[in-house]
Amino acid sequence: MKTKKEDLVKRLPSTRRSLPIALMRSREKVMGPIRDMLKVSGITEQQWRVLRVLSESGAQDLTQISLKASLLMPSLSRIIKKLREEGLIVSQTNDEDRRRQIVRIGTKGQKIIDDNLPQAMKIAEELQQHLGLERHEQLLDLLETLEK
Amino acid sequence: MKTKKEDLVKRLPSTRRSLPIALMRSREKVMGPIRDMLKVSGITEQQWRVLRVLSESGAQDLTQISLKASLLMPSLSRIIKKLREEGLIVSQTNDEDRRRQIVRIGTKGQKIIDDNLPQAMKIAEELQQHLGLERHEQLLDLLETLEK
DNA sequence: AAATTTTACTTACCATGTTAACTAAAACGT
DNA sequence: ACGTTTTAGTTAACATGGTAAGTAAAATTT
Repeated sequence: MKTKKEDLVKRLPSTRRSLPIALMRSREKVMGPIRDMLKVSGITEQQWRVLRVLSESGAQDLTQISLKASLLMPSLSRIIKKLREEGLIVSQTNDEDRRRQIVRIGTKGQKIIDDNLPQAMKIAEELQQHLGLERHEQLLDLLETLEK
Repeated sequence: MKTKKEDLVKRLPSTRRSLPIALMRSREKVMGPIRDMLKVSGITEQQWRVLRVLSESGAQDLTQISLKASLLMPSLSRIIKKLREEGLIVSQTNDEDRRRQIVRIGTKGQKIIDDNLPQAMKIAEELQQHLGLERHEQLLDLLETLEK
């Protein structure tokens, strides 16, 4: 069997076996149903993440939110402004440290969480079942390894 | 052992075990070095993907590029315009079908590929080694499963 | 062949991603 | 205390993500 020249040339993995691209495609696939759900409430995926963090972990400052919701400060800053304008959250400056802005979820914001949580859980469960519990865990572990 | 009320409440997975968020974080981690590399050439990650597709698969229309580079048509349309303005690609309308625009990489664009390919391969290899070959393959397989 | 539908983009609009520069307040160093 | 550095957040500028509407050419229908 002859060895073709191409077989000796080092090359980047094809897009189908490229990890960065695979991660991107998977994420789009996974986010589709969630975006469809949120469209009804008129909020974006990122706004949903912020509301979830506030609902689960209570009032906190922007730095904490940005860590938990994986949003860069400039994006978060805009999102918080928008959510405040829409009356979904309330914020006040901290007295001990007047640089800090403490944000908490409002009634209207909590309603969006309550309205969508059941369906969000259903979507998460279906995703898990699609992969199978074992592979789902395995995938999360591998992704976690990647973080370090 | 008492069962706390919280243990009975169904809840979404914490962000650390949420697949959508994990995918997003992993992707950011993985793309960091690549973006650093491209910053020197003054092109974005998406522009790099377009140039790579053109370099590897030759002249083709926007629809084909959008599939291979995983870019939505509106984004791609803008990117192509920019790359053309910068002289990195050349395009011409197809004579058989005048809706189609056939794009090919230019000398200047190819030079960017040539200049960065070695380092891109090195980054890809390091990523692979970081996970270990076996887990790397496993991860790609799991992500592929997710696509369907 | 004329009307309709589909295809291949393009444009518009709004939100976020990303880097850099900027502001104000707090913490530090001497 | 005073100047310097760090921290928390904001603003700006440019590019992309994503949905919707628009345009022109090709394919289909009738």
